[in-house]
Amino acid sequence: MNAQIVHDRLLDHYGPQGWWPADDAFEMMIGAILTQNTNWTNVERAIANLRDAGLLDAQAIADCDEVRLARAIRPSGYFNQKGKKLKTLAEFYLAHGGEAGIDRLPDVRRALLELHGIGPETADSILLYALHRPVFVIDAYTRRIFARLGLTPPDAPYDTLQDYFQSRLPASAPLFNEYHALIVMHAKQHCRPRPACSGCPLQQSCAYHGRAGHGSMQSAHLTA
DNA sequence: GGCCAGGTGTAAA
DNA sequence: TTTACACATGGC
Repeated sequence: MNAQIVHDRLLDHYGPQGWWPADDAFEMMIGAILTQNTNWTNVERAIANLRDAGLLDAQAIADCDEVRLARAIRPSGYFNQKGKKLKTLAEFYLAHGGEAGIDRLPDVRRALLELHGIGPETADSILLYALHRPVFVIDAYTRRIFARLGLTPPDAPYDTLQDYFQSRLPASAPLFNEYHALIVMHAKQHCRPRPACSGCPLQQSCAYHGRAGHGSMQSAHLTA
């Protein structure tokens, strides 16, 4: 099992995911912040509220009262924190004249990481899904799945995991786009922290269930 | 009622 | 440098 084979099996099983679910680059960036440690269905509610309030716009967010902004994004959780983060992002977006201006920065990743509320996953999500850069996004699902497959250490730092993928795959934005989306799709169905695996025929050899070996159940899921 | 969800910033050890 | 904790809603 290797990184390319896992991708191929996921794609074969789930089909193309066509991410990111957003109408434009700015909405994509908004979603990247709102989805931090939060269920995507809650993010969809928050984005719908923003749209209804005319706040799906950088200038509107920059001008918006913090209380009103927080109220709009309430369903996505952490609404006070995320409200501040959205304002920071909107001001950054405006200062550079939109995504085209951001795309021209000499080091976009560093610039994004300097913003309050944007860490490595959010920065890389923006690079990949808004700016179409060949950057591999690491999230909790990626870490969990590949640790259970025995391919990466469970406590590996973000950059180490990112190197694992980027050194083994061609530097292709469309490939990384699909791969990350497929990882999320697969994880939601089969790789929860405590998956309900009653009836799983591979329990005895499943790494998750605490017995010997790596990846038997996970491999089965990938091939199922 | 507890766990979980496509993290990040801050402060203490 | 590592670890703990705050941030918060909604589904199951």
